[in-house]
Amino acid sequence: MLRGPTKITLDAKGRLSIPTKYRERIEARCGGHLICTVDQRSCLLIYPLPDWEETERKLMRLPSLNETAQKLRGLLMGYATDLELDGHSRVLIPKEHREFAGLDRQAMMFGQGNKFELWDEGRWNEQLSRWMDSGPGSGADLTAELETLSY
Amino acid sequence: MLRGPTKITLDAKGRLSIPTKYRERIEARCGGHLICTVDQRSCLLIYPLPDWEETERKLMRLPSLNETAQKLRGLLMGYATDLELDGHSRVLIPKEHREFAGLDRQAMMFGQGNKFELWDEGRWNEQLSRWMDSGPGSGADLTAELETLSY
DNA sequence: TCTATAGTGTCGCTAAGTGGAAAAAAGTGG
DNA sequence: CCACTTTTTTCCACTTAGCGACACTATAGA
Repeated sequence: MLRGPTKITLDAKGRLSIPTKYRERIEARCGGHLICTVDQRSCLLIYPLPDWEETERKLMRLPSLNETAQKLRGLLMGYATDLELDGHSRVLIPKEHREFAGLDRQAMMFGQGNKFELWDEGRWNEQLSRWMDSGPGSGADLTAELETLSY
Repeated sequence: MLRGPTKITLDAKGRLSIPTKYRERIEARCGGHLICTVDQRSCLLIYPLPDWEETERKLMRLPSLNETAQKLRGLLMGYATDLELDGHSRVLIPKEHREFAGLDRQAMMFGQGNKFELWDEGRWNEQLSRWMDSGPGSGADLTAELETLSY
């Protein structure tokens, strides 16, 4: 299980050094072979290869003519790129992906179960302040599940 | 059942020593394996692993496209991080979490049933005075459960 | 071919994290 | 009220991870 946020810095060439706490797990899961792709929220997703293959299969099974399915396939599969860890457990985030996600130097990386999310720090903070400003729940969209949710 | 408030101090490195009264219970429940995450009120939540897994399941079941549900998942699951008690029953609160919650040295820790809440002392006092200044509750947001609550 | 630009490998400094233990504070019982 | 015990907090030494710097390599376009 990949979990937890990390504030992280890309080097001048756009390389990202994988936080130590994840290295062993990644090595075991995919021998350093990762897949990087994009998400509609303007962040990047980084999967260990086997987890990406699983995701890819799911996307392929979605109905061909459905518009949302087309969007998801277009983004996720369209941008999927192989990454290899170098000798110091770094990966070069391709230029296209950095531009897509507005990634410059400062970034936030989140372990999300079977993958990572990678955000430009500025964009993440915007997202965060939108969430924090909007009280405990606008109420407008409250469903029955939310009314009774305890956590 | 985790109960009670504790005024507590983080050390210079951001470590928090778990109050003795909770240690045995934590050891029994999760062998010292805790999960720390954030809450929209700018405090941290600390769960024994099994209790976190339960919470995570609830969050996953919420409707995917609901905005409040997205916010909750983004915060709670995005920031969820594994913590391990060290030999002296201390945990290092990760830097990202300390920044999020504005935690410096003085903090308040509350047992809240299946988890702890951890507040920066200053922020807690603000929260407290807001609650004490406002009346008993306008009632505008009362749900059915609240309508009938007696205590 | 030459040059500019992007990518790669390596090294060392700095800041952050870890473990251990002493000092201080709080609590307990006589 | 004092002495003793337990808990909490501070302090220090050591280790490690993260980041910047820099030189070198490959590639593409002029």
